[in-house]
Amino acid sequence: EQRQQPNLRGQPTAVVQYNSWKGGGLIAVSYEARKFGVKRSMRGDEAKQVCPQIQLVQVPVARGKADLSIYRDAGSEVVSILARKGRCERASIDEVYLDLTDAAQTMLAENPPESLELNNEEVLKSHVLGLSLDAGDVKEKVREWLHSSDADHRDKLLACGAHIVAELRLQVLKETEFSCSAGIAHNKMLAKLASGMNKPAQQTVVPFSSVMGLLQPLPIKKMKQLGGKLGTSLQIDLGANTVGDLLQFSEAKLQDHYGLNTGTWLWNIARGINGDEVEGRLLPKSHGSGKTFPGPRALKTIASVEHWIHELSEELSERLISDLDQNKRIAHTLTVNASAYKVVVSNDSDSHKKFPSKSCPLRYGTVKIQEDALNLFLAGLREYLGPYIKTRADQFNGWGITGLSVSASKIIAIPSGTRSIMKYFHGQDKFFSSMNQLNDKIIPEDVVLSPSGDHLGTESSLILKQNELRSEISGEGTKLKHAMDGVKSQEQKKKTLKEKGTSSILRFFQGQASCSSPRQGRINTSQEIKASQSLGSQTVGISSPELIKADPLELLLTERKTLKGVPNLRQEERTTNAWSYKIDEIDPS
DNA sequence: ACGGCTTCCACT
DNA sequence: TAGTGGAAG
Repeated sequence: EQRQQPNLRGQPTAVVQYNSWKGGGLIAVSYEARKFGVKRSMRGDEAKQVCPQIQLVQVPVARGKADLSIYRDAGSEVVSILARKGRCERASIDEVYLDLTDAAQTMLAENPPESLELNNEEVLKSHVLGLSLDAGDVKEKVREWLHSSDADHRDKLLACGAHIVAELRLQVLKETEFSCSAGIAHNKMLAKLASGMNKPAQQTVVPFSSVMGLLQPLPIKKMKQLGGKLGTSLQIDLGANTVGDLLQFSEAKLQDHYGLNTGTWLWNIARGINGDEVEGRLLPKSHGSGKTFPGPRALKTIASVEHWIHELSEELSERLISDLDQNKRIAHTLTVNASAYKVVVSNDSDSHKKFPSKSCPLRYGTVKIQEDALNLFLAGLREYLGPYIKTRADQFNGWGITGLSVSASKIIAIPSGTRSIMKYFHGQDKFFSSMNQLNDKIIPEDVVLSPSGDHLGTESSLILKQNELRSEISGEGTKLKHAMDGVKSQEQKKKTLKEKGTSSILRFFQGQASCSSPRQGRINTSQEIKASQSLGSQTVGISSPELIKADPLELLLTERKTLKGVPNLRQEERTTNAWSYKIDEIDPS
C-alpha cells in the first residue's frame, strides 16, 4: 500500500480489513507504526489509540469479503525475480526460500569474493553472526570476513551467497520498490531464523562456526514450528527452554515423546541440522476463499449460507480460471469447511462438535462449483446436526454458521504434448469412467461465435469456427449418443481414443454428472443451464488454428489466448477468430 | 465478537 | 484417501 500511495512512505501505516467493527482488524503494520507498539491483531481503533497519526488503508472488498489478490500478486512479483537466481520455493504470501548452492559454487570458482575489487555497498552492510562483538570497525570486519581467502570452504560459499543475495535484494527493490530482509545460511531453518534477526531491509549471515552459538541460548519458541503447542510441550514436559537445552535429550527419548519423525527432527534442529530441501515451487498448492461470521452475524438460514457459498465459490472459480490461464494447472479437489455452533438440545454434551469438512472432485465452472460446494456443505450440516435433522425449512433450528470456506487443491500442471496428455489421462482411473458417463450426453451442433454472444444458452460445449476440425468431428459430433459402450474392454477404449483422439478428448471436456455425494438425485440440467446463462460462462479462445490441425490436443491445452488486459468486454466477446471451448466444461476427473 | 483470511504440513 | 489439527504469515 505504501508503494501504491507514495505519500504513505515513511509514515506509520497499517492495512485493515473491514472497519465497521472497532475500526477493522489489522493484517499488516509498517515498521514506522511498529515503533508505536502497533501490532497485528489490533483493531483499527486500538491502533489509533497508541498511534493517533497512523494511516489505515483498507483491504479491497469484493463480493462482500476481503479480497487479497493484490497482495498475492505483489508476492508473485518478488518470486519471479528471485527465481532467476536459483531454485525458489514460495513459502508464503511474502516469503521465499532460495537455494543458491549452484550460483555460489559457480561464483566461488569463477569470481571469488577476494578478487572482487569494487564492492557492492549493500553486501558490506551484512550482519555476520559471531564476528567478535567488541566494538571496533565492524564494517571492516565484515569486509574481511566476506573476502578472507583462508576461510572455511563452507563460509566462502556463504560469502558468495551474501553477495548474490545483496544483489538480488537490490534488484527486487529496483523492480518492485519493495525492500526485503534475508538470512543466508546452510539450511532453510537457519536461513529463516537469520532473516528475522535484522529487519527491515537487511541481511544476516550465519557462518558455520556460529551455528551452535546462535542456537544454544535461543528460546525454543523462536524456532519455526516451535511457536505453538509443540514448543510449549518441550518447555513444560521436558523443561527445555532454549534450543541448547534440547541437546541433553537422546534421539530415542525425543522420539518416545513426539514420534519418530518429530523426534528426529527435534534432535537435528538442536544441532543446526536440517535437511529440508528447497522445493522448486513458485505457485501455491491450493486456493481458498473464506469468510467468518462472528457473533450476531452467524448465518442462520440455508438461504444465507447459499448466498455466501455462491460468493466464495465465485471468487474461487475466478482464481482457478486465472491459474489455468496463466499456469496451465487444473485443480482436482473441492473442499468446503465451515464452523458452526449448535445450541444445547438434549444436553448430550454434543454442542461442541466440530463441523466436518467435506470434499469432492472439482468440476470447473462457477455454477458447478457453487452447486457442489453447497451440496458439500449440506452433507456436512446433516452430519453435524446428527439425528436432529429437522428437515423443516431453513429457519432458526438452533444452529448458526460462524465461518465458511471453499477451497481447491490437488492442483496439477497440464502436461504438454499429446503423448504425455494421453499418458496423463490414462493414469487416471476416472478418465475412462467419465468417458462412459458421456454416453448419454449430446454433442451439439457447432456454434459460431458471434459478438453478441447469442450462442450462449445452447448447451454447446465446444465453439469451433474453423471447418477442418469441425468436419472431423461432425460425423459423430452432431447428435451423437452412445459413442462408446461402457462394456468395451480397456484395450478397445484405448484404441478408440487413439483413433478418434480429437473428438474423444474434446468430448472429454463435456460437463458431466455432479458430485455424487451428497445430493442423491441428478441435478436438473435445465436449471444448470439457466444458471449458467444468467451468470455467463467463461470461454477461452485459441489462436493458431493450423497448429490445431497438426496437434489439436496440444493446442487445445497449451496455446490458449490470454484474455487479460482487455477491459470492458465480456470474455466471450474477446475470443474472435479463434478456437475455443468453455472453461465451464473442463472436468478434471 | 475469535484477529481474518490464507496456505501448508503431519498424522490418522 | 478424506478428514483433523497444528502452525505460520
